[in-house]
Amino acid sequence: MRRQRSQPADHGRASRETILDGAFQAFTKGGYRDTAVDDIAAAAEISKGGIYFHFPTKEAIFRELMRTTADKLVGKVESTVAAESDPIARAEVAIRTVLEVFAGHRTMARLFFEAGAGGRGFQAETNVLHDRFANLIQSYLDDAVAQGTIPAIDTRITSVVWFGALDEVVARWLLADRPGRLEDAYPTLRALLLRSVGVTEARIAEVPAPTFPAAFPEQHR
Amino acid sequence: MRRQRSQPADHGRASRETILDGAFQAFTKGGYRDTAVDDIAAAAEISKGGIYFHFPTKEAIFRELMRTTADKLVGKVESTVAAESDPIARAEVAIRTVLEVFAGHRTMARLFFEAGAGGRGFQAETNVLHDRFANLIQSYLDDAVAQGTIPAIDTRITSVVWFGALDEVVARWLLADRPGRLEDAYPTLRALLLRSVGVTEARIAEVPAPTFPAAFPEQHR
Amino acid sequence: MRRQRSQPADHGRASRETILDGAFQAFTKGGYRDTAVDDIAAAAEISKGGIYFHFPTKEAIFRELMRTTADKLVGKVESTVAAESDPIARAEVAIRTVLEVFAGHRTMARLFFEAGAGGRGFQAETNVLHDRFANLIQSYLDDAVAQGTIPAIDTRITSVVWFGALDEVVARWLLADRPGRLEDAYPTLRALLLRSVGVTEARIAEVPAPTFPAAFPEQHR
Amino acid sequence: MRRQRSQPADHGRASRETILDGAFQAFTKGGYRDTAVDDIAAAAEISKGGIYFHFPTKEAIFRELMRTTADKLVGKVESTVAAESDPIARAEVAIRTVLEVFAGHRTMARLFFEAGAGGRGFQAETNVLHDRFANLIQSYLDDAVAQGTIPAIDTRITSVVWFGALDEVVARWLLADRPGRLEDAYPTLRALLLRSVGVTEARIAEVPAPTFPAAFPEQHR
DNA sequence: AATGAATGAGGCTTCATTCAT
DNA sequence: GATGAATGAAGCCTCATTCAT
Repeated sequence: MRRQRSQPADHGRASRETILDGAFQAFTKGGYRDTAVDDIAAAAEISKGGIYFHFPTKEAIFRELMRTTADKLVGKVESTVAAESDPIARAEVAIRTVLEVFAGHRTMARLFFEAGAGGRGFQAETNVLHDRFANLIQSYLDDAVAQGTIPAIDTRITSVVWFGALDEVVARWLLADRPGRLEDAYPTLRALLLRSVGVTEARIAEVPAPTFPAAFPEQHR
Repeated sequence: MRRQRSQPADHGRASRETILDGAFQAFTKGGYRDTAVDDIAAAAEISKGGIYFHFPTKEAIFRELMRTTADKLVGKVESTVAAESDPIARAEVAIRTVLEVFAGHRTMARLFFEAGAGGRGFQAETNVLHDRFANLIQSYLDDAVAQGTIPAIDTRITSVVWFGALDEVVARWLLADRPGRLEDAYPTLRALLLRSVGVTEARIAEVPAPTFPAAFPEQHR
Repeated sequence: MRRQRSQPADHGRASRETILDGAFQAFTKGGYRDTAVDDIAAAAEISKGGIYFHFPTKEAIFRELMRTTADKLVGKVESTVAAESDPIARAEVAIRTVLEVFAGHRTMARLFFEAGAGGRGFQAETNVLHDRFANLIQSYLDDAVAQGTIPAIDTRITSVVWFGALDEVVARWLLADRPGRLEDAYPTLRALLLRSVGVTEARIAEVPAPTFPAAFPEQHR
Repeated sequence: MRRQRSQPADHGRASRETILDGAFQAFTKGGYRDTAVDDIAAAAEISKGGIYFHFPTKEAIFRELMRTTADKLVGKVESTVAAESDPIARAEVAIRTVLEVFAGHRTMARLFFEAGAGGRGFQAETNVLHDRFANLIQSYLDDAVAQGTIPAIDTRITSVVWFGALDEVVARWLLADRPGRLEDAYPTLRALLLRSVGVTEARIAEVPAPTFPAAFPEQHR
């Protein structure tokens, strides 16, 4: 239904995606600087020249990857969150969703949290990425404050703190020798974060339905 | 007083230090991969050949830098903390010290939080670094739990969360267009973290003597 | 009137011309090596593949361009010259025509005098080009010698000298920051060249009707 | 006497010269764009990397070559000319010297007259080069006018014309299938040019001592 | 100890040409 | 006839490392 048009038009789209997939795999191990365009070409099973037909620069590939990946994740969080009405519940769900997604997509997480830090030119990009998540969190916290669910606090700093906490937990998990299940960290993390903004212990005790999906495919897209 | 006799022996030491200082400055802007040995040589005002007399490899310089820098920072935190006896107070002081030190040494912070993440081979190193701080925090939290000051929690995850929070706050500050004073974030950060582990609001309200030092030298060493 | 029937046949011709026009524009700025087939395609508003349907090679396009452009210019000179009967007058008119045409077609001149010199394989082509003009000049000079208008001289070398003089004057004008009117150089140039072959000062003083056309279209073809 | 300093200092100088020599040979056949840095490296018997220790860019090599080559030629002309006092004689000697030098150094001539025309970025450089010679010629002509040896003429245009004539004669000679002796063209060329500025036939008839050196080494430097 | 020159592998990018559609 | 995607051979440049002095 979405791909009705002629084949040629999709050809291009297909190649772009193929390249992005290959780039994703390649960047995922090794970061930006340590990944050669040759690696991407090999992973995408296309010639090096073919890549440059679709992208002007190695950097452009990376940036696009960052952007679309972020889009997907933010989209996922937002759609999941839409099911909840209570602001705190929303924040909880957002945290859980990020954890879920990352638990399934180790590689995506690696790209997110490591690749961006390397090169000089990506700090801005990384910043935007982090901002998007922090902003999401902040909006939920603001709602919570507005509803009186939690006391008035500096939601800007708080959102940064929450995101940093999430980030580090995921990063540690990624670097662990034999990583356990990331979801196991959720209850503790949830309690810590909720408590940090003054959610009552009673509320914290109400653990919502722990519906973690069973498995996640390891692929991109 | 320490460098009186033994010129020859100290010569070597002096050069090593000179190189490390230069390397610090160089790595600080640009990260590992984007910093050439030539950059280090220029910053250290030594020839490239000279560098290779003292270090076998660019990587070796970086690793040593990570290690010694971490030593200095951990040492500073530990000595500051030694003045406090209450575990929570210790944790507070540790947080504040890290913030203080980083507030003065933007560049050191950048090296810490960004440079390390780039290359494939440094994840372990970065990990160790993060670990040392997290362990420090964990030990204070464990003491607090043992003393009954805070409820029993998973101090491992908590220390990771705290460190992540700190990390992100500093990182954001580093990337801000016109960064304000990092110390201004301290009260909010402190309250969030203490609250997250169940410290009573009464205790949180007792803000300790806000003795931030006036200025920090921008140099390494 | 010339393109009435035979659409299919002319189609091909039209495309070839379109491509040549684009190639002309493209080669004109940048020379041979610095002009990519993509540039030609863009200028001709045709696809790269389309170009390769009509020409086997980038080089073939260039050669054809050189040839046809030279044809046009030589044709113009010859037809203008046909109006004069006196050999010296013919030479004068030839000089003036070249100057005129080049004054209007800066770009054509650039292609002529610069693009050709670049690649190894085009020296012969350039040579032919220069030869045609030099031969033209030589034929007029030979006539003048035969008629006794000027003393017997080495007309081969002289034609080369004249052509070189013309070439350089145009080249300088092309490269000038704010070029004046090329026609302004004509009287001096004329006097120098005529004098060089021994035309009498009296004859030189008879300046012919200075009928420079007002404007030149900037297009090719 | 000029190279007294230590060996190391000369090492650098020696390499630079070696590279320039190699570059000269390489550029000489093929022009700028068609000469690869690898070709230069091969000709100079040095590694490609070695070249980049001494020059930042292929372009920089070319520009330096143009400049130093021009320096040498201008210097030669000026020192030869110094022996003459009569302005016309000076101009004659200048022309002859250029012809002499080029006759011996075909390759130098090729570099001069062909290589420069190719790339987009060298027009300015070529211009400067031509300017230097034209200026030289102009200064002699100006002196001649001042002394009343020749009538008042536009010496600017005249110098351009002279240079263009020289240029083209040399260029033709370079492109000829079986080039004769360039010096053979001198008498005709001389007569044409002198006549063009109104030098009397009597003066032209006084051919100065035709002391062409016997042979020229084919090497650069 | 230290220097500066040299090396060579490898990286990013360009581009003439081919080809399936 | 024409298109756009793909190829692969170069090309320019970087840079960690080595080495003679």
